[in-house]
Amino acid sequence: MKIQEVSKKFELTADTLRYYERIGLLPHIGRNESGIREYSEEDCAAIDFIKCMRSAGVSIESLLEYVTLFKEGDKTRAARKAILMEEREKLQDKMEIMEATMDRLNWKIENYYKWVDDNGAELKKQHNCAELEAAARQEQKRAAGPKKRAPKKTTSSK
Amino acid sequence: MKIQEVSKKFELTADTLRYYERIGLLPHIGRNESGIREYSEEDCAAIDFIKCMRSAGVSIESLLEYVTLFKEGDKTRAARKAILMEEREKLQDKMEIMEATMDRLNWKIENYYKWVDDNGAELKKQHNCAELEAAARQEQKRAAGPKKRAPKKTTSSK
DNA sequence: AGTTGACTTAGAGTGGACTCCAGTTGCTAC
DNA sequence: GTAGCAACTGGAGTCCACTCTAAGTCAACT
Repeated sequence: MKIQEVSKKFELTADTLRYYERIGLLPHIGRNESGIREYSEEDCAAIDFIKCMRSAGVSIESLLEYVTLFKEGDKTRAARKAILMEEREKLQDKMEIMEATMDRLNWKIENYYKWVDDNGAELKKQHNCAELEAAARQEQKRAAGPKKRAPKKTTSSK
Repeated sequence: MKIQEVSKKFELTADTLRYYERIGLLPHIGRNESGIREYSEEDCAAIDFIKCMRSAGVSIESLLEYVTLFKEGDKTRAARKAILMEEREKLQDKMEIMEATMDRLNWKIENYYKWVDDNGAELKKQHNCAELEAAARQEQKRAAGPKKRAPKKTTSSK
Protein backbone atom coordinates (compact mmCIF):
# COMPACT_ATOMS: atom_id res chain seq x y z
CA MET A 1 0.00 0.00 0.00
CA LYS A 2 1.17 3.47 -0.79
CA ILE A 3 1.19 6.26 1.72
CA GLN A 4 -2.01 7.84 0.48
CA GLU A 5 -4.00 4.66 0.87
CA VAL A 6 -2.65 4.01 4.31
CA SER A 7 -3.37 7.59 5.20
CA LYS A 8 -6.98 7.18 4.19
CA LYS A 9 -7.35 3.80 5.80
CA PHE A 10 -6.19 4.96 9.20
CA GLU A 11 -7.15 8.61 9.00
CA LEU A 12 -3.63 9.78 9.62
CA THR A 13 -2.00 12.28 7.30
CA ALA A 14 0.89 11.17 5.13
CA ASP A 15 2.95 13.67 7.07
CA THR A 16 2.11 11.95 10.30
CA LEU A 17 3.00 8.57 8.89
CA ARG A 18 6.36 9.86 7.70
CA TYR A 19 6.84 11.57 11.03
CA TYR A 20 6.19 8.34 12.94
CA GLU A 21 8.69 6.54 10.78
CA ARG A 22 11.25 9.29 11.19
CA ILE A 23 11.15 9.17 14.97
CA GLY A 24 11.27 5.40 14.94
CA LEU A 25 7.72 4.75 16.05
CA LEU A 26 7.23 2.83 12.84
CA PRO A 27 9.98 0.62 11.47
CA HIS A 28 11.73 1.73 8.33
CA ILE A 29 9.11 1.19 5.67
CA GLY A 30 10.25 -0.64 2.55
CA ARG A 31 10.56 1.40 -0.67
CA ASN A 32 10.08 0.33 -4.24
CA GLU A 33 12.67 0.89 -6.98
CA SER A 34 11.79 4.55 -7.20
CA GLY A 35 12.07 5.13 -3.48
CA ILE A 36 8.36 5.16 -2.74
CA ARG A 37 7.10 3.67 0.51
CA GLU A 38 5.28 0.37 0.24
CA TYR A 39 3.47 -0.43 3.48
CA SER A 40 3.17 -4.13 4.26
CA GLU A 41 0.39 -5.82 6.19
CA GLU A 42 2.64 -5.85 9.22
CA ASP A 43 3.34 -2.15 8.90
CA CYS A 44 -0.39 -1.58 8.78
CA ALA A 45 -0.92 -3.65 11.87
CA ALA A 46 1.66 -1.55 13.66
CA ILE A 47 -0.02 1.62 12.48
CA ASP A 48 -3.35 0.35 13.65
CA PHE A 49 -1.95 -0.35 17.09
CA ILE A 50 -0.19 2.98 17.31
CA LYS A 51 -3.23 4.85 16.14
CA CYS A 52 -5.39 3.15 18.69
CA MET A 53 -2.99 3.95 21.52
CA ARG A 54 -2.42 7.52 20.41
CA SER A 55 -6.10 8.25 20.08
CA ALA A 56 -6.55 7.14 23.66
CA GLY A 57 -3.84 9.56 24.68
CA VAL A 58 -0.86 7.25 25.13
CA SER A 59 2.21 9.39 24.64
CA ILE A 60 4.59 8.95 21.77
CA GLU A 61 7.33 8.59 24.32
CA SER A 62 5.71 5.51 25.85
CA LEU A 63 5.03 4.00 22.49
CA LEU A 64 8.61 4.61 21.50
CA GLU A 65 9.83 2.84 24.58
CA TYR A 66 7.62 -0.06 23.68
CA VAL A 67 8.67 -0.38 20.08
CA THR A 68 12.30 0.09 21.03
CA LEU A 69 12.03 -2.90 23.31
CA PHE A 70 10.32 -4.78 20.54
CA LYS A 71 13.30 -4.36 18.32
CA GLU A 72 15.48 -5.88 21.00
CA GLY A 73 13.62 -9.13 20.73
CA ASP A 74 12.11 -11.69 23.03
CA LYS A 75 14.24 -10.98 26.05
CA THR A 76 12.33 -7.74 26.56
CA ARG A 77 8.90 -9.29 26.79
CA ALA A 78 8.58 -8.67 30.50
CA ALA A 79 9.58 -5.05 30.15
CA ARG A 80 7.12 -4.60 27.33
CA LYS A 81 4.37 -6.15 29.35
CA ALA A 82 5.22 -3.79 32.19
CA ILE A 83 4.85 -0.82 29.89
CA LEU A 84 1.49 -2.00 28.68
CA MET A 85 0.33 -2.53 32.22
CA GLU A 86 1.52 0.90 33.20
CA GLU A 87 -0.31 2.47 30.31
CA ARG A 88 -3.40 0.54 31.22
CA GLU A 89 -3.16 2.01 34.71
CA LYS A 90 -2.80 5.50 33.31
CA LEU A 91 -5.77 4.99 31.05
CA GLN A 92 -7.80 3.67 33.93
CA ASP A 93 -6.96 6.73 36.01
CA LYS A 94 -7.80 9.06 33.18
CA MET A 95 -11.11 7.35 32.65
CA GLU A 96 -11.98 7.75 36.28
CA ILE A 97 -11.24 11.43 36.11
CA MET A 98 -13.31 11.73 33.00
CA GLU A 99 -16.16 9.91 34.61
CA ALA A 100 -16.11 12.31 37.52
CA THR A 101 -16.12 15.20 35.09
CA MET A 102 -19.01 13.63 33.23
CA ASP A 103 -20.94 13.40 36.47
CA ARG A 104 -20.31 17.01 37.17
CA LEU A 105 -21.29 18.03 33.69
CA ASN A 106 -24.43 15.94 33.93
CA TRP A 107 -25.33 17.47 37.23
CA LYS A 108 -24.85 20.96 35.89
CA ILE A 109 -26.84 20.31 32.76
CA GLU A 110 -29.65 18.55 34.54
CA ASN A 111 -29.90 20.76 37.57
CA TYR A 112 -28.40 24.08 36.87
CA TYR A 113 -29.44 24.43 33.31
CA LYS A 114 -32.71 22.61 33.39
CA TRP A 115 -34.82 25.72 33.02
CA VAL A 116 -33.64 26.85 29.70
CA ASP A 117 -36.14 26.72 26.89
CA ASP A 118 -35.58 25.99 23.26
CA ASN A 119 -35.19 29.48 21.94
CA GLY A 120 -32.55 30.52 24.41
CA ALA A 121 -34.40 32.48 27.05
CA GLU A 122 -34.31 31.28 30.62
CA LEU A 123 -37.61 30.48 32.26
CA LYS A 124 -36.62 30.61 35.87
CA LYS A 125 -33.90 31.88 38.11
CA GLN A 126 -31.69 29.47 39.92
CA HIS A 127 -29.74 30.14 43.06
CA ASN A 128 -27.86 27.16 44.26
CA CYS A 129 -24.85 26.75 42.07
CA ALA A 130 -21.64 28.31 43.20
CA GLU A 131 -18.97 27.73 40.63
CA LEU A 132 -18.56 30.25 37.92
CA GLU A 133 -21.87 32.00 38.36
CA ALA A 134 -20.89 33.52 41.64
CA ALA A 135 -17.49 34.48 40.36
CA ALA A 136 -19.09 35.99 37.32
CA ARG A 137 -21.50 38.02 39.41
CA GLN A 138 -18.60 39.23 41.48
CA GLU A 139 -16.74 40.15 38.35
CA GLN A 140 -19.71 42.12 37.11
CA LYS A 141 -19.80 44.00 40.41
CA ARG A 142 -16.11 44.73 40.17
CA ALA A 143 -16.41 45.93 36.61
CA ALA A 144 -19.32 48.13 37.53
CA GLY A 145 -17.47 49.48 40.55
CA PRO A 146 -14.16 51.41 40.46
CA LYS A 147 -12.40 52.15 37.21
CA LYS A 148 -10.25 49.07 37.84
CA ARG A 149 -10.77 47.36 34.51
CA ALA A 150 -7.57 45.65 33.58
CA PRO A 151 -6.88 45.45 29.86
CA LYS A 152 -8.26 42.11 28.85
CA LYS A 153 -5.47 40.57 26.95
CA THR A 154 -7.01 37.43 25.54
CA THR A 155 -5.31 34.46 23.97
CA SER A 156 -1.68 35.56 24.10
CA SER A 157 0.08 36.68 20.95
CA LYS A 158 -1.64 36.13 17.67
CA MET B 1 -6.61 33.05 50.07
CA LYS B 2 -3.29 33.92 48.58
CA ILE B 3 -1.99 32.37 45.42
CA GLN B 4 0.25 29.87 47.14
CA GLU B 5 -2.58 28.41 49.18
CA VAL B 6 -4.83 28.16 46.18
CA SER B 7 -2.01 26.59 44.25
CA LYS B 8 -1.63 23.91 46.90
CA LYS B 9 -5.34 23.38 47.32
CA PHE B 10 -5.96 22.72 43.64
CA GLU B 11 -2.57 21.43 42.62
CA LEU B 12 -2.09 24.07 40.00
CA THR B 13 1.05 26.18 39.94
CA ALA B 14 0.83 29.86 40.75
CA ASP B 15 2.02 30.44 37.22
CA THR B 16 -0.91 28.51 35.87
CA LEU B 17 -3.35 30.46 38.02
CA ARG B 18 -1.92 33.75 36.81
CA TYR B 19 -1.97 32.42 33.26
CA TYR B 20 -5.64 31.49 33.52
CA GLU B 21 -6.43 34.93 34.80
CA ARG B 22 -4.37 36.57 32.09
CA ILE B 23 -6.23 34.83 29.29
CA GLY B 24 -9.57 35.54 30.92
CA LEU B 25 -10.39 32.00 32.00
CA LEU B 26 -10.57 33.28 35.55
CA PRO B 27 -12.11 36.65 36.31
CA HIS B 28 -9.82 39.44 37.40
CA ILE B 29 -8.89 38.37 40.93
CA GLY B 30 -9.19 41.07 43.58
CA ARG B 31 -5.96 42.47 45.01
CA ASN B 32 -5.24 43.80 48.45
CA GLU B 33 -3.70 47.23 49.05
CA SER B 34 -0.28 45.99 48.06
CA GLY B 35 -1.50 44.48 44.83
CA ILE B 36 -1.47 40.87 45.98
CA ARG B 37 -4.18 38.53 44.74
CA GLU B 38 -6.82 37.54 47.25
CA TYR B 39 -8.87 34.63 45.95
CA SER B 40 -12.48 34.57 47.10
CA GLU B 41 -14.64 31.52 47.67
CA GLU B 42 -16.23 32.17 44.32
CA ASP B 43 -12.86 32.37 42.61
CA CYS B 44 -11.99 29.04 44.17
CA ALA B 45 -15.22 27.51 42.96
CA ALA B 46 -14.39 28.67 39.47
CA ILE B 47 -10.89 27.23 39.74
CA ASP B 48 -12.29 23.96 40.95
CA PHE B 49 -14.60 23.77 37.97
CA ILE B 50 -11.90 24.71 35.51
CA LYS B 51 -9.46 22.27 36.98
CA CYS B 52 -11.99 19.49 36.78
CA MET B 53 -12.77 20.23 33.16
CA ARG B 54 -9.15 20.68 32.18
CA SER B 55 -8.05 17.46 33.80
CA ALA B 56 -10.66 15.65 31.74
CA GLY B 57 -9.21 17.24 28.63
CA VAL B 58 -11.70 20.00 27.93
CA SER B 59 -9.83 22.61 25.93
CA ILE B 60 -9.08 26.04 27.23
CA GLU B 61 -10.79 27.38 24.15
CA SER B 62 -14.09 25.75 25.09
CA LEU B 63 -13.82 26.88 28.67
CA LEU B 64 -13.09 30.39 27.49
CA GLU B 65 -16.18 30.36 25.33
CA TYR B 66 -18.16 29.26 28.33
CA VAL B 67 -16.87 31.87 30.76
CA THR B 68 -17.18 34.56 28.13
CA LEU B 69 -20.87 33.77 27.83
CA PHE B 70 -21.11 33.78 31.58
CA LYS B 71 -19.95 37.35 31.71
CA GLU B 72 -22.69 38.28 29.33
CA GLY B 73 -25.30 37.24 31.84
CA ASP B 74 -28.49 35.29 31.93
CA LYS B 75 -29.44 35.70 28.33
CA THR B 76 -26.65 33.30 27.39
CA ARG B 77 -27.86 30.41 29.50
CA ALA B 78 -29.01 28.39 26.54
CA ALA B 79 -25.75 28.87 24.72
CA ARG B 80 -23.83 27.88 27.82
CA LYS B 81 -25.91 24.79 28.23
CA ALA B 82 -25.22 23.93 24.62
CA ILE B 83 -21.49 24.17 25.23
CA LEU B 84 -21.71 21.90 28.23
CA MET B 85 -23.71 19.40 26.29
CA GLU B 86 -21.25 19.49 23.47
CA GLU B 87 -18.36 18.92 25.82
CA ARG B 88 -20.25 16.07 27.41
CA GLU B 89 -20.58 14.54 23.97
CA LYS B 90 -16.88 14.93 23.33
CA LEU B 91 -16.04 13.38 26.66
CA GLN B 92 -18.37 10.52 25.97
CA ASP B 93 -16.69 9.88 22.64
CA LYS B 94 -13.26 10.02 24.16
CA MET B 95 -14.27 7.59 26.85
CA GLU B 96 -15.52 5.16 24.28
CA ILE B 97 -12.25 5.34 22.43
CA MET B 98 -10.38 4.84 25.66
CA GLU B 99 -12.49 1.88 26.54
CA ALA B 100 -11.73 0.28 23.21
CA THR B 101 -8.05 0.90 23.81
CA MET B 102 -8.34 -0.59 27.28
CA ASP B 103 -9.89 -3.69 25.79
CA ARG B 104 -7.08 -4.00 23.35
CA LEU B 105 -4.49 -3.48 26.02
CA ASN B 106 -6.18 -6.01 28.22
CA TRP B 107 -6.29 -8.51 25.44
CA LYS B 108 -2.64 -8.03 24.69
CA ILE B 109 -1.60 -8.30 28.30
CA GLU B 110 -3.74 -11.31 29.02
CA ASN B 111 -3.15 -13.21 25.83
CA TYR B 112 -0.03 -12.09 24.20
CA TYR B 113 2.01 -11.46 27.28
CA LYS B 114 0.65 -14.12 29.53
CA TRP B 115 3.76 -16.27 29.44
CA VAL B 116 6.20 -13.90 30.95
CA ASP B 117 7.59 -14.82 34.32
CA ASP B 118 8.61 -12.55 37.13
CA ASN B 119 12.27 -12.18 36.36
CA GLY B 120 11.84 -11.11 32.79
CA ALA B 121 12.48 -14.24 30.79
CA GLU B 122 9.80 -15.55 28.54
CA LEU B 123 8.51 -19.03 29.21
CA LYS B 124 6.87 -19.82 25.97
CA LYS B 125 6.68 -18.65 22.45
CA GLN B 126 3.52 -17.13 21.12
CA HIS B 127 2.43 -17.02 17.55
CA ASN B 128 -0.89 -15.37 17.08
CA CYS B 129 -0.38 -11.66 17.46
CA ALA B 130 0.17 -9.61 14.38
CA GLU B 131 0.68 -6.04 15.34
CA LEU B 132 4.14 -4.86 16.10
CA GLU B 133 5.73 -8.26 16.48
CA ALA B 134 5.43 -9.07 12.83
CA ALA B 135 6.61 -5.65 11.82
CA ALA B 136 9.54 -5.99 14.15
CA ARG B 137 10.48 -9.35 12.72
CA GLN B 138 10.31 -7.92 9.26
CA GLU B 139 12.47 -5.03 10.36
CA GLN B 140 15.05 -7.43 11.70
CA LYS B 141 15.10 -9.26 8.37
CA ARG B 142 15.55 -5.99 6.54
CA ALA B 143 18.37 -4.96 8.79
CA ALA B 144 20.08 -8.28 8.35
CA GLY B 145 19.54 -8.24 4.62
CA PRO B 146 20.96 -5.79 2.05
CA LYS B 147 22.86 -2.64 2.93
CA LYS B 148 19.48 -0.87 3.56
CA ARG B 149 20.57 2.21 5.54
CA ALA B 150 22.01 4.40 2.77
CA PRO B 151 19.65 6.80 1.05
CA LYS B 152 19.68 6.21 -2.67
CA LYS B 153 20.02 9.79 -3.74
CA THR B 154 22.13 9.43 -6.83
CA THR B 155 22.15 12.91 -8.30
CA SER B 156 21.99 14.87 -5.13
CA SER B 157 22.54 18.58 -5.17
CA LYS B 158 21.82 20.31 -1.91
C1' DA C 1 8.69 17.42 -24.81
C1' DG C 2 6.07 19.31 -21.35
C1' DT C 3 2.80 19.22 -17.67
C1' DT C 4 0.54 17.09 -13.82
C1' DG C 5 0.46 15.03 -9.58
C1' DA C 6 1.94 11.84 -6.13
C1' DC C 7 5.83 11.00 -4.03
C1' DT C 8 10.68 11.95 -1.79
C1' DT C 9 13.89 14.54 1.75
C1' DA C 10 15.68 17.73 5.49
C1' DG C 11 14.38 21.02 8.03
C1' DA C 12 11.50 24.91 9.64
C1' DG C 13 7.12 26.38 11.55
C1' DT C 14 2.76 25.98 14.35
C1' DG C 15 -0.65 25.69 18.17
C1' DG C 16 -1.88 24.53 22.70
C1' DA C 17 -0.88 24.93 27.29
C1' DC C 18 1.80 26.04 30.11
C1' DT C 19 6.53 27.45 32.45
C1' DC C 20 10.26 30.30 33.22
C1' DC C 21 12.74 34.67 33.64
C1' DA C 22 14.21 39.34 34.89
C1' DG C 23 13.27 42.98 37.27
C1' DT C 24 10.64 45.13 40.98
C1' DT C 25 7.87 45.71 45.20
C1' DG C 26 6.40 44.76 49.81
C1' DC C 27 6.25 42.25 54.28
C1' DT C 28 8.68 40.08 58.18
C1' DA C 29 12.67 39.00 61.03
C1' DC C 30 16.92 40.06 62.99
C1' DG D 1 18.28 48.71 57.43
C1' DT D 2 19.14 44.93 55.07
C1' DA D 3 18.32 39.90 54.13
C1' DG D 4 15.07 36.69 52.74
C1' DC D 5 11.06 35.49 50.76
C1' DA D 6 6.58 35.74 48.40
C1' DA D 7 4.31 38.15 45.32
C1' DC D 8 3.94 41.13 41.24
C1' DT D 9 4.51 42.24 35.85
C1' DG D 10 5.35 41.64 30.82
C1' DG D 11 7.40 38.92 27.92
C1' DA D 12 10.17 35.00 26.35
C1' DG D 13 10.94 30.11 26.27
C1' DT D 14 9.62 25.13 26.28
C1' DC D 15 7.48 20.83 25.16
C1' DC D 16 4.67 17.90 22.47
C1' DA D 17 2.89 16.30 18.41
C1' DC D 18 2.40 17.30 14.53
C1' DT D 19 2.23 20.21 9.95
C1' DC D 20 4.16 22.71 6.40
C1' DT D 21 7.72 24.22 2.99
C1' DA D 22 11.12 23.99 -0.53
C1' DA D 23 13.37 21.64 -3.73
C1' DG D 24 13.63 17.64 -6.07
C1' DT D 25 12.35 12.78 -8.45
C1' DC D 26 9.51 9.93 -11.11
C1' DA D 27 5.56 7.82 -13.86
C1' DA D 28 1.86 8.83 -16.65
C1' DC D 29 -0.63 11.52 -19.82
C1' DT D 30 -1.33 14.89 -23.69
